Amino acid sequence: MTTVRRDTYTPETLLSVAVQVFIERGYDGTSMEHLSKAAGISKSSIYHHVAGKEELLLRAVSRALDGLFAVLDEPGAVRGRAVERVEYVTRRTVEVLLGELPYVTLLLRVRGNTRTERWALERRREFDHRVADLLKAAAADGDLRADVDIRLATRLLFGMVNSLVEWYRPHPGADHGQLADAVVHMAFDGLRATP
Amino acid sequence: MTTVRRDTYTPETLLSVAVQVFIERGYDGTSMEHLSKAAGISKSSIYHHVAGKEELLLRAVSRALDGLFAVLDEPGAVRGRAVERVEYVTRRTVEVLLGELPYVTLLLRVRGNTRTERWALERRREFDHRVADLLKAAAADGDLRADVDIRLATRLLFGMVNSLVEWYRPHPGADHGQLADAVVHMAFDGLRATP
DNA sequence: GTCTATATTACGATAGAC
DNA sequence: GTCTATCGTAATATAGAC
Repeated sequence: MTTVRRDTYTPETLLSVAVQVFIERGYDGTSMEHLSKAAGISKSSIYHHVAGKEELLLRAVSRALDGLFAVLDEPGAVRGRAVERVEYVTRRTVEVLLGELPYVTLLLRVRGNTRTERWALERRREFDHRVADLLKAAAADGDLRADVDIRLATRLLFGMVNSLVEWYRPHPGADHGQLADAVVHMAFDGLRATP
Repeated sequence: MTTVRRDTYTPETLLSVAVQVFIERGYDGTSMEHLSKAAGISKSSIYHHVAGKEELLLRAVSRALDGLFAVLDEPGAVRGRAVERVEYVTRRTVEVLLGELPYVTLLLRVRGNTRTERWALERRREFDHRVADLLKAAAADGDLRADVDIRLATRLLFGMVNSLVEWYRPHPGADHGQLADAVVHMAFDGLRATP
């Protein structure tokens, strides 16, 4: 079987510590000194596990992107009526965002100063385009309001979804599915009472 | 009248340059060297106009907050049916956000590393609470869907509004009111076609 | 108001012992 | 795998000339 749990860091366990600090202080606002304090080991020990700060960022945003892109290949995203696929992708995106909260949070805050950051931005744009295509198909089916601009709708929809990282804090027994439903309901049916 | 336009920097004109760089590189990712290159003057000349990097940030977020809070005191925000006041505040918030785009962008990216940043976060929370109170009143009037959680709705609504800073780029002759209408329409009536 | 030059501190990363 | 010590660089900020 596997060896017993070791009391030392791996790149993965170190990553979970680093990501927390990155989120609290911002990536650029975090020094290796900050990371070493948070991990309880020296700066040079960190370099034993990873090549540097940027590798930690790369691992974090990759994990987030993998989770998001995987949604687009799920059966609910590739079969059925377009509007239902959009709703499915929206709901699942919320669930991935909440399930991988720290990693997606970091992804959404990337600005583009390094090669890693620019790569992450590029992949995010790719994801957005694929969702925009889904919305376009739903509009062509006549299932979205005729007066909405699809590019704008996509941006507002994912602006709303992504804003979850700004305030959501996980708590035991939290029902991500319920929150995802609320988001989808607001996006597709709006806030207004319909008497 | 006033004196002729001087070919030198004031704190205000320097601010407009600095804010652009802050947005592109992030506040922590921007050095005084970056600012001096962008402004076309030396680092030490910048210190002649402002006390340092943080004063520039303070001026920027103050300007954004002043604009946003002013909306809450406009007649449309204090008179009439609550749901209409919420729609008014939403629409006007979008307009202020677009009109003061770089300053609001910076405000929304503040993380809390310095005293200035923590103050900005606190004032943002205050703004959010005042809007949440408006939504609460609209719900009490029965003008919002009965099944929505007000705190959640406020967060999603302003998550959607605030996400505009992530992609909107001003262009000549742009109609902010039209974009504001689209945002309000999506938030209150949703994306779905109603046959 | 702007400059060059520099003080001082903090940062990312490495060397080498244990 | 972790440490202390340190290198080289880049950061904020100041001094003082023009």
